[in-house]
Amino acid sequence: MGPTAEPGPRPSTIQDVAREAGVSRAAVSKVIRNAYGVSEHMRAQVTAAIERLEYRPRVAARAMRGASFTLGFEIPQVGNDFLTMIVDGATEALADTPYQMIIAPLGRDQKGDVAINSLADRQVDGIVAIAPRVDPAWLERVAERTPLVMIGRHDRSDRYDTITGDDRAGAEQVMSHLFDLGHRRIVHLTIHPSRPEPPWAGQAGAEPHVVRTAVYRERMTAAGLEPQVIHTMFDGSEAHAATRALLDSPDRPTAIFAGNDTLAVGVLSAVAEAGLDARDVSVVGYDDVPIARHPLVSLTSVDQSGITLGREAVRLLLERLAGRTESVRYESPAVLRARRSSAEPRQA
Amino acid sequence: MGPTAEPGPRPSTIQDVAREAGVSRAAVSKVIRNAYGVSEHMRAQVTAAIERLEYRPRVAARAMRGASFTLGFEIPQVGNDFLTMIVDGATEALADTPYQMIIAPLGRDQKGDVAINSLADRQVDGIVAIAPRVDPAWLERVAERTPLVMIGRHDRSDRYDTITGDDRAGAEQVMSHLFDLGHRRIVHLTIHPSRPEPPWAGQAGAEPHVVRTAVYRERMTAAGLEPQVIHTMFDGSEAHAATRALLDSPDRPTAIFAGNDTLAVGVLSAVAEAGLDARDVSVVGYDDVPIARHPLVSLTSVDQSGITLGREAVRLLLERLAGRTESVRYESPAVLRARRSSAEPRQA
DNA sequence: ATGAAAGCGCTAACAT
DNA sequence: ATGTTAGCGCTTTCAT
Repeated sequence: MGPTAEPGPRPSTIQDVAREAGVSRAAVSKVIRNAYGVSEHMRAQVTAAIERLEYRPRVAARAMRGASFTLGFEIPQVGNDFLTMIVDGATEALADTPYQMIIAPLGRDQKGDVAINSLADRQVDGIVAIAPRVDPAWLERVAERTPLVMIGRHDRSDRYDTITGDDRAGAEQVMSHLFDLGHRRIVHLTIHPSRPEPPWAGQAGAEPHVVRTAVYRERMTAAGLEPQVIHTMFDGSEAHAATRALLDSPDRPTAIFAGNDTLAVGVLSAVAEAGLDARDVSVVGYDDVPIARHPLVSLTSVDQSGITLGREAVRLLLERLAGRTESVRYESPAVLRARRSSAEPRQA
Repeated sequence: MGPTAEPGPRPSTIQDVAREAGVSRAAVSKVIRNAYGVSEHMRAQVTAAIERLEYRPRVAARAMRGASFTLGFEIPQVGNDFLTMIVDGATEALADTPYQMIIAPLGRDQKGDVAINSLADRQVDGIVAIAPRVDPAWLERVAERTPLVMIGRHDRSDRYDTITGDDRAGAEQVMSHLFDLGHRRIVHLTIHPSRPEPPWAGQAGAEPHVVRTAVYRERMTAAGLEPQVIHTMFDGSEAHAATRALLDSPDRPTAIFAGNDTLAVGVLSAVAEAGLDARDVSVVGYDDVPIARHPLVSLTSVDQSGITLGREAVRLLLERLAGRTESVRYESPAVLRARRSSAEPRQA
């Protein structure tokens, strides 16, 4: 114990407000919740008392009986630009509602379910989560108690809503684009799949990266070409290293299709450092994050409208909060944005 | 009301666990808090019951009596790479503690105090906030009730801890760097100051951007040059537009010192689009965000170690939680990272 | 339209 | 070492 700092006046409670306004606690509660059955006069009294006492309801106490007016977002990485777009869309959609957003990022070595649990423990009124590898059965259990919207899952549930981009169409466009430019030696670079392969994988639902990889394989095989897939961590530095190795290989690819823009930016840095350009090695990413548009980067990518994804997630959650119980599935279209990072190969 | 989905089994409470283990609620409480006075045998019983019932303590209920084991972070924008670095550092520092992090981003048109309040309402055990323009007197009131660490404030308080980079030294290095290269027509581009000027401004404390701007003015004036300061919004697109205008002006600057990297990246895009390079217009940013290191961007910037800032913030907060009451001030050194975006001007 | 009273799940005294 | 008890601040029946 350090020296006892005088604790300052205890923050006022609903009881204090009731006393100050000369009414009951229940009355104050009704006023702050805009509930039915308060006279104009009482509302004015109470509102004035609230101002005077600078009263703020404790969320914890509210959550124990009613709602917390909080929506929780679980996101795997704070620094990922694509996730940022989603959060921005959500923020916008939340602007004129009484709900506050809190974000639970994953801690080091943490999996998505930990952060989702932590939001549920906090009794948020609803959860939006991006957790492609969490067991759907487990998610359904969560969704029994807390309205849940999952982003980036191709499975379908009766309990929670799902939102995805059209990963199949997006990857198809990437492959067509590269083939049309004349590329044949195309390598696909993506993040490590879960190990061990979860038992529910390979069902109807597959994570976005897996879908993109599958399309890559299909298209390569259909064109009579040998697919080559390289797995890295998600942070781009491994993508950089893997690309260096590829560039030194005897049979250097003329194009690299990266599973997302974070990886693609890492790939581009290795290409640039080697003094090569798009005519030597074309690079295509996925997500169309803001930096892809930058003239110095100019990365060809697939736009699946992260902003819309976030906005829709909130909309669906608010619908559930308003009483909807049937589950909904929303798919955002994918559009290729061709830029200077992809070009016809110098040597066929 | 939609159709009533059967609500699933009510999640178990501490009471259920106590019954299952054949002990009292207090005993369970002690076990989950690792408190003093539990026998090995009881611990085993209780732990087993917890597993069996999949019991998870409700944070709201805990917060009403004891601690919520939650640390709240208020950050002005989710998409800002510098803030991301801070959060990453904090995540790392939190990894082996029982504390969970939640982030309260600002809603649209929201000010920092709203999000800080929302964290306080949630009864987090401590708050880290980045809110350069919030009234220090107000912050002290918050700090009376909730341990508080402010990042990016040059003021000093007896109530809360402050963490900053050495903005004066950083800006000095930028100006020296540009002068050494031979630049004379240097424009400073930064974010809009608060309007109206808050009454507490101009005291010992000033926000980082204001300090950087002040140093710019001092150095320009000392060199017998006319300072030119342009204000924009924080998101880079206005920086882009402002730069275009500058490039078209009869008296085009040979260097632009941007108040942070987000702005600098916007400036760079305008420079690149105009077909110009560092010999025409040099660009320097501040914060040394990851993209600055990218070979295609290669932005000269000032590294104030965002990771360290975040790590220190958590360390200071944990210290306060452990009983410290005297306030602490931490300053991170600033180091210029010269890259290809700055060079000797083609024409003196 | 308003108020009284019960209780949400937990922790912290205080017993024993 | 363990159990009993009294609330924390709020919302929600249920009276009036």
